[in-house]
Amino acid sequence: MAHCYLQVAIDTPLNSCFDYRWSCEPGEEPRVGQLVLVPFARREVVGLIVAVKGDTDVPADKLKDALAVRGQLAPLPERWLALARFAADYYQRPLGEVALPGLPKNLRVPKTVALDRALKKLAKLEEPHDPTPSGMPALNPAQQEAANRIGAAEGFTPILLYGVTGSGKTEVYLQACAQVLARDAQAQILILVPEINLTPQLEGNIRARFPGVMLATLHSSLSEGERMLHWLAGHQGRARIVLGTRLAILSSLPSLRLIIIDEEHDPSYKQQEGLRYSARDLAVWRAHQLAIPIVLGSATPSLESWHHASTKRYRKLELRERAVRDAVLPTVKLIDMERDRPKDGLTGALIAALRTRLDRGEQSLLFLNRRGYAPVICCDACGWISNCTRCTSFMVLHKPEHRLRCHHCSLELRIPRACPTCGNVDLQPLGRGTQRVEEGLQAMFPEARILRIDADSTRLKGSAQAAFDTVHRGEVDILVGTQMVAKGHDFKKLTLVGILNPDTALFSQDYRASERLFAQLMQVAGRAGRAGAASEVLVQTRYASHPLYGAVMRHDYDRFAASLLQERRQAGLPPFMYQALLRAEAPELASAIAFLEAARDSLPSEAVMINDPIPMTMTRVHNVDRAQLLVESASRPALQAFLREWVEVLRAMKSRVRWSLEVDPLDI
DNA sequence: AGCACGCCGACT
DNA sequence: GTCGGCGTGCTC
Repeated sequence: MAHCYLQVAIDTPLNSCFDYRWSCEPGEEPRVGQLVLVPFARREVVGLIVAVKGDTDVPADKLKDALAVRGQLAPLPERWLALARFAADYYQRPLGEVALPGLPKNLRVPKTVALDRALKKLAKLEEPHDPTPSGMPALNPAQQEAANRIGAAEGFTPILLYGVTGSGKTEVYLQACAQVLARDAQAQILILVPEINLTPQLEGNIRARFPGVMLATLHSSLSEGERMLHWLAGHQGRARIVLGTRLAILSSLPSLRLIIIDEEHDPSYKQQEGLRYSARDLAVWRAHQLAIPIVLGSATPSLESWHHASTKRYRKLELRERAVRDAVLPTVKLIDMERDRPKDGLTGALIAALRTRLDRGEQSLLFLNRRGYAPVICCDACGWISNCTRCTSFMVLHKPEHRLRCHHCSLELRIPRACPTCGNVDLQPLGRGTQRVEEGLQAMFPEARILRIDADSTRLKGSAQAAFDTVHRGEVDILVGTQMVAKGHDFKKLTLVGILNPDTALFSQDYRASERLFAQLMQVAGRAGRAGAASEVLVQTRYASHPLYGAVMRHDYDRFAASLLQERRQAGLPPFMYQALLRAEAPELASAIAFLEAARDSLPSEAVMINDPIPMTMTRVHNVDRAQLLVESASRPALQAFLREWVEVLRAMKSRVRWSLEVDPLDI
């Protein structure tokens, strides 16, 4: 029997592929894109065949035989492999670390039972294939125009769909989908949403609209079985609409014809660990590669996308009015906390507004981006505060559980009965989180039905959905929540939004903080008045004259974005500058800094600017000190070329310090 | 990253 | 006597 050599990408930090011998008749060689089980060190792993060749440079004594080719699975398409190659190259990671983790886990285990079972199940599944939409509502002229432009777009067409909250972007997506599905019997559409707690609503809408079309969802809370099934349905081209979170951008979709990114500005499109990719950016690349349209939808686009739209790289479509007849944008008022002193965190004006809503039987939402009871407790006698012993952060008071909890390393302690340093028994909570606001409200409005929705109250699976259902059924008068409640939800009876303390972000070191705050405020303000009732948003602030709040009051994204972009241009920041961040972590800060200094001096460059290392704002997390080094360039290719070389040099340094590189970082 | 080998400290 | 701490070496 003859043999050939398979070049295999494996999920390992080692920056190369591995060759294996495979015996087969000529003409029956495995194909590029197939998965293969191989021995690797002292274990067996599934890798991806990236080349099939007649010889190899690897010495015979090192070479091993591949164990099994996953012949039952169609090879991953050439185009998909190119996407993985691009991402690996762009984010400076080995191909295997990009290509393999996105696959369902059960595809990457030695046994094939799960795969075979899923294939069998899919083969038996009766496939619906009637793209006719049902119950298509009439659109307003702006929506119809947008849907038609998207539906008719040909070739690579990046479209920024800029529509105020409640302007009916979803309807535009659905009608554009209908057009694409009707035109092309194979067409697949990928819809990305920021977070999973948004999907049930949208998923329901899509299923109701396209009863004859197979929809697959892809997100992190699927079971392994479901994930395999849904992924395969996409890979086989049978799922015509795939709805997912950022990880879905790396799914195999052989007949992809349209990509939609909802809330494209949302930071959760950026993966924050491992391969730190931007699903939005990869989606644009993928659309370009496939020469298909891509829709980036948002009420507050990222400055990157907005900039592209103003320079005509992206086409801009606007929805300036709310879709529901007579629904107008809520009135935004600022409450000056210097004049109207808050009681239990609530100003008189806000309390009065809540009272009015209660009397009228309408719903209110209080937004506070801080969970727990109080962010810190302290001792009045000696000044002790509840620092985390492992992190540069405070232990947050969680009253229902009687615990102090660090939100960074999840260290938990019982609340000390007395001050650990001086024995004073009178420890005070300082500041307030959602739990404390809830408590204050309950005391103030004993008859009101108050519900808190945050990461703590929705820890159990399914409880977030249950909580939102309670709100939708009208069984809640006042909803208190973190950013979890800000996104997507369409609360029909909600006519008041109170924003409790947004000021901290105004003076953040992070230049993106104001962009994010603005988006968040617009987003949460947009929860009000969706069904037509006049509604208001009250912002409690100590800086009522800050221009950001002025822009929020006027619902004026355009001018706010223009002024931020001008600042960015002058300061030499993205999107006018391209950045990468080298991070290092070590038990002692000094060794992290020393590594970064060595890295800084290791590769002189004309085209990129290498800054000095600095400790991260949150220096210590879980007993590890972290520091970082920013490199920037006005030229993306120059930065890319530099990084490619730099990563080689850094690897060769063989330092014991753990380091990682992030391209296009969001948080600096 | 896994995973095993290897060489020193406190436990049934 | 051994269980187990994590250093370090290797992966076609």
